This record gives sequence, C-alpha cells and structure tokens, in this order.
Amino acid sequence: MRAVGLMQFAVERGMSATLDEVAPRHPELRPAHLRLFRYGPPDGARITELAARSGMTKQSMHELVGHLERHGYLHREPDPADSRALRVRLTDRGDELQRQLRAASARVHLRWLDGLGPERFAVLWAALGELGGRDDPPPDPAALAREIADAELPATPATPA
Amino acid sequence: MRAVGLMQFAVERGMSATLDEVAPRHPELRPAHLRLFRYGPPDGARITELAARSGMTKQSMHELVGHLERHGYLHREPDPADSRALRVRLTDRGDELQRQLRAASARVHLRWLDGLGPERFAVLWAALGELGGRDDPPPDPAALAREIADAELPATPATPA
DNA sequence: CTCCTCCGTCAGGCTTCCTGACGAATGGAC
DNA sequence: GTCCATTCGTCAGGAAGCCTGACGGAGGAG
Repeated sequence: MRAVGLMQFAVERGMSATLDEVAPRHPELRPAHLRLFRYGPPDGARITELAARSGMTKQSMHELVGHLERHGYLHREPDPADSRALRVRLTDRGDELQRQLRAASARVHLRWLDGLGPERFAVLWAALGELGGRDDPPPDPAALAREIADAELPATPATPA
Repeated sequence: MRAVGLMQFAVERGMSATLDEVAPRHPELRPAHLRLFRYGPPDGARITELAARSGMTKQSMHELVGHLERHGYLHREPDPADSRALRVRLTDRGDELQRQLRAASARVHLRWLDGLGPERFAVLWAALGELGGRDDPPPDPAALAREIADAELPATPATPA
C-alpha cells in the first residue's frame, strides 16, 4: 500500500459517513450532488458557473440540477441582467439540505480532529493542503459546533426568545 | 473547506498523476481497472475473489476483466482443482502494465515524501492509517526506488551480465 | 445589421456500477 | 449413489454519471 491508496481509504470513509448522515432525511440525494455544494452554496449561481467550478461540463451539471429541481431542492429563475441565463435558487428544502450537509461534514471533521488530537491534525491539514495544491485555513471548531447545532433547528434561523 | 474535502483534492491529484504516467503506454487502461491492482497482484485469482476484495459484484468485475482480456493484458484459464472456476493469468503485457503501475504509484509516493519531509510524512501516514482503519507499515523508500528502476527494463527480470 | 460568443438544452453515447436469472459444477446429507 | 443447496462464471437489462456534438435564443462589438 502506498500513500495514495491509503488516502483513498480515509476519503471513502469520510465520504460515506457524510452521506450516511444525510441519507435518512434526503434519500434522493445522490453522491454526485455533493459536488454542487463542495465549493460554497450554489444559491444564485448559473449552471455554467456551477459546472466550471466543479470541473465538469454544463450538460452534466444540467442533469444534476434537473434532478435536484425535480425533487424540490431548488428551482431555476431567470436572470434579470441576462435573459440567456438562469439562476439556481435553493428552496426551503434545499436550504435545509445544505445545512444538513454542512453539519454532517463538520461532524466528520470534528471526529477526525478529536481522534488525532490537535497537533497531529494540524500536521495532517497542512500536508493535505500542500499535496492538494490548496491553502485553506483550518476551520474553527467552535464555528463547526455552531453549524451542527443550527442544523438541528427545522427552519427559522432566528434564535427563540 | 473541511478535512474530507481537502483530502479529496490530494487524492485526485495523486490518482491522476498515477494514471497520467501509465496512460501513454497503456491508453486502454480505464480508471476503474486500478481497483484490480489495488490489493496485490491479480495473477492467479478468480473473478469472485477479485470482486470480493475490491468490494464490487462479480458481474462488474467480469466486465473489467473482460476488457483487460480483450486488450491482451490477461487471459482466463481453467482451475484444475475446481472446474467451475477460472483463474486470471497476466500475460507478458499485463505483467508489464503491473510493473508500470507500481512504479507510477511509487513515484507519487516518493514525491510526496520528498515534498513533506520524513517527519511530517510519517505523521501523515499514521493519521491516514487511523482514519482509514488500516494498519499498513510505510513502504521502504529504497524498495520503491528499486521498483521504479525495474519498470524501466522492458521484459526480462534477470540482471544483465 | 452582421457576426461571433455565450447561455441553457436536447440527443446520443460510453463507462461503471447494480440486480436478476441462468446452466454447470461442487460437495455435503442421507 | 442420489438429492440438493451452494458457488462458479456469465448473459441480460438498467440506473447513474459523465462525455461530445448540435441547436435556438440572446448579448455585444464593429
């Protein structure tokens, strides 16, 4: 076993853990749809933009968006500034899905952080950034915990009195 | 970006680097075929065994093996001990492909080791093993270098006089 | 107005998996 | 020795996830 193979096992575990947490509430979500949410919220973006940042063709993204639209997660609305373009809008259900996804990935992240300890996790994070050609700062654990708590609430983001 | 997402970028880089190194000489090799070689050499194994250790159905493995057979990388031969079963045998070309694959993954491994340095790489390796639920010892760099050198030779493993 | 570019979409195809069903061979129960 | 459940590889069909090519409609520069 070499480094790439070993890393694949870890990725597979993290991916399926994330999907498994969301699956009971959103069984229509297929693995490929995660790419829609991997680079920030898709709300307000055009199909072409989403395709470009996910590294796929607009035809393929068209199918993914169509599936999510058929299942009530989003709808397409015309762009007032460019009548060729359509903007993706998350419905309430889509927003709920997005929060669930973020919470699930935060849970996995915190589980890994807890399992490795802060020092080793910091080394892992920096190494992955270098190997993956990215320079993201590690997210704040407190912020992740807040996201997890927020996802428990069904709808309104306003704090109860 | 969370840990799983970050790790995916690194995996994608490592995977495509491995495939790109082999592609010029073996353009018929599709990404899915890597799973055949990920758990040791497939030589002598049965379809059902290969499917089980790759975590897929025997029907799916049947297609992958069929593709490699059509392109001359292997053939099926009857198992003398069980006339229901067939054993996969690598041809000379298949053996050459296998050595190329091992060399390519060794090159990526050494590149990562060199980029991170021994200490950080050791932490990365141990962390990935824990997160992936595996306990593989890190391969010896000298052995990897030897594999890379061996893959340069076209056929005979005998050392020239 | 003309032409080139970009938008989303339709059509068709390939790859990579799946489930279901089948004939042939195995091997244990009796 | 004869059943019979199990296992072997395989065929058939289909879903998912990507691709290329082509198109009509709209934008924008000249």
